[in-house]
Amino acid sequence: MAPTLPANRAASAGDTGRMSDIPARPAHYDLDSLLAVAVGVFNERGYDGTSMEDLARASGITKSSFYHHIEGKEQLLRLALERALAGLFAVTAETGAGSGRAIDRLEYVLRREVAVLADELPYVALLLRIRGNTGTEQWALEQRRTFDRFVSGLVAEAAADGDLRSDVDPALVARLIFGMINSMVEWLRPDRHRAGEIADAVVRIGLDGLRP
Amino acid sequence: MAPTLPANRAASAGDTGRMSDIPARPAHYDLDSLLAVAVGVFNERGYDGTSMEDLARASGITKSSFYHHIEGKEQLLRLALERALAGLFAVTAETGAGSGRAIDRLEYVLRREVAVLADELPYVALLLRIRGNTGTEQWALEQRRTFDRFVSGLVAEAAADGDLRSDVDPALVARLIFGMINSMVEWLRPDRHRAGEIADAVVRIGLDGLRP
DNA sequence: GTCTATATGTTGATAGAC
DNA sequence: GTCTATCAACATATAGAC
Repeated sequence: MAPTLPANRAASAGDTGRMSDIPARPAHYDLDSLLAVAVGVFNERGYDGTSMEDLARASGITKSSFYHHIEGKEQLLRLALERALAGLFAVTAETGAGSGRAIDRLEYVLRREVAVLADELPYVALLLRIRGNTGTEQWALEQRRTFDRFVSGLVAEAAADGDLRSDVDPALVARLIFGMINSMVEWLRPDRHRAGEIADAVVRIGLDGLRP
Repeated sequence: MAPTLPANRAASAGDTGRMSDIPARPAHYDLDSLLAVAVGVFNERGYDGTSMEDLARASGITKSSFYHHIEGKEQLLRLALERALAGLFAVTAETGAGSGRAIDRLEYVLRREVAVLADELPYVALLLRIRGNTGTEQWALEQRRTFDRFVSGLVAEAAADGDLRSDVDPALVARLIFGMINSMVEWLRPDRHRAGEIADAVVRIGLDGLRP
């Protein structure tokens, strides 16, 4: 599912024999592989701080060749944000609206969101950093707010059930706990951390300490 | 994109005495007031997404006039980041190195950091969003890492004292709890939320749930 | 599909009149 | 201290050869 990341150099004239450490330049490029490269650079330098020249260089081809495969810079952003949002909304779809106690559905959502964040890390990281400068970004921010309302409602429901301590505002709890989860994008390295372990820690910090 | 219109141009040449009319535009500009405006726009659009034209328009003067007061765009970023970091490091200085139990010093740092974040909100928000594109940003990121090591050490110390449950990695706890605090910059409105109340919630979520 | 060359707009920053 | 006018560099994106 996840396209592999080429990440090699242009090597205009003499690409000498370092082919063993550095993955060889792919035989051909498609939108998905270039998207993966672009999202990586977007996360390093920020979307606005990334030029098409940066993306071309990171892909190992020229700007012109890069444009052969894509419509423009904003298309890359849109595809990345759509992918991140698809992951988040898959969680809300799984959870449904009213089966089981809210506190249990909340724990499920917490764990699943940690998993989505780990699985789609660069895409979600990008989503969490946009500021609304373009129409695409404004649309994505509105989608994020919809997701935030969903989880916030879940926390409120669990509080109404008496399954969360009553001396903290549920809306505040929702913001802090999901802020805690979202902050993972700043340091998570999927090759060095296990999502399940982090989800356990999140539940222990966020829920075990809040249960009455 | 954004509608442009200064709308409050003062009389230029013959204006000798009357400076009481228009409140929107200050009688004079200095670096601090322009910095406040700039940081506000930086946080709306991102540093790289903000042009000097944006800053001039938000200040009600032209780009040229704006440049009369500042050295350049990066100076504004540097001043803002210095102010944010001064706030953070004031907390580490207050806390000292070894008076009292680590868990108590940790709680103190949590509460003080929430307060600093609320007091210097736009400056800290900017600090938490930089990506390291310029020398100034790289310096600030290194300072942030120093601060992170300080709080991470405090958590590890409290864990070693047996004052935190032992089934969660202290380094992970530090990242999650301070990620929770840092996420405040995404939604905090100092006129609508009270920092003390938020600090209470952070301690309840983060510590009361972790104490053995 | 890739390249070189270029069109066209925006950027940070400056010159110089008033 | 403010303005208009402008620069050189860099931005996104395209043309057209191979």
